Amino acid sequence: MDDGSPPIKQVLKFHKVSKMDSSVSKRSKVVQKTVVASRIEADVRKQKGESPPSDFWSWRKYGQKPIKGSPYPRGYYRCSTSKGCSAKKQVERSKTDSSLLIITYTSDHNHPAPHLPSICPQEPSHQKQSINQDLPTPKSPSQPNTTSEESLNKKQSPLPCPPKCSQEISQQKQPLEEVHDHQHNVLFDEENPLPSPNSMTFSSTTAKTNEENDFFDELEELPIPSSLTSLVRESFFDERILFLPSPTTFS
DNA sequence: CGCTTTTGACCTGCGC
DNA sequence: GCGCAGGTCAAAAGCG
Repeated sequence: MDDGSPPIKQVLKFHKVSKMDSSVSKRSKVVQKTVVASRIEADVRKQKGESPPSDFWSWRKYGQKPIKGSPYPRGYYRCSTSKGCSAKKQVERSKTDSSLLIITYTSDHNHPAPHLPSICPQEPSHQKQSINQDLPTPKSPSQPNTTSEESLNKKQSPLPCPPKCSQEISQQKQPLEEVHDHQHNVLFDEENPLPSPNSMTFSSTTAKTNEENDFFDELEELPIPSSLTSLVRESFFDERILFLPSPTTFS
């Protein structure tokens, strides 16, 4: 309730609305969506079976549903950093690659990020820094270190900005698809029409490309909110594959 | 004590 | 119109 402390009633009402809205978007795809593919490590997977990405937001799980056609359930998360935040994300595993987490971000955060890797003074994007400065403090909830993917999800892992950070950033400035060769980072820029699935060279997962292609085809339909794009970009430097489908005009 | 997760039920939209 | 699938809610339980 920090944002004007909306009464519970309002909150509920809002939920109802958003519910309907989401229901509509469920198939109409009129809602902002950013799909991120994150590869998780086997160890982590073993612990829980699923690994929400470690972005700097705090997420609270509010639902889970088995998805037809997929052996893995889809988790529904809502931003808990700010109670008024309507940002949501869906976390599911690729049906073809269990090590690939598909995170779909819906809506945008209506509050500054809790924490950003301020270890990058060279950060070309002042916007990011400004966001960082606006942050009172990284919401460090009494979240114990669970070391599981859940901890990754909940903890606003400061995303230590390693030396390669600058490289990442510079790479991200590239207008076209950005393939990160370290580990398995692949960024697909919205401006990049995703030439062809084959061009999605997964440095360490090329063997699965075919399988993933099937999945990626679906991702291409999703529009990308530029706001999220920038956010996601700066948030996922580590072990992540960004899928920013072509910006189909969503109204 | 507060927050998060889990889980079943409910609601809505779409396809047939 | 019916059934299916996806998305959300809300109560209960667990954890630090």
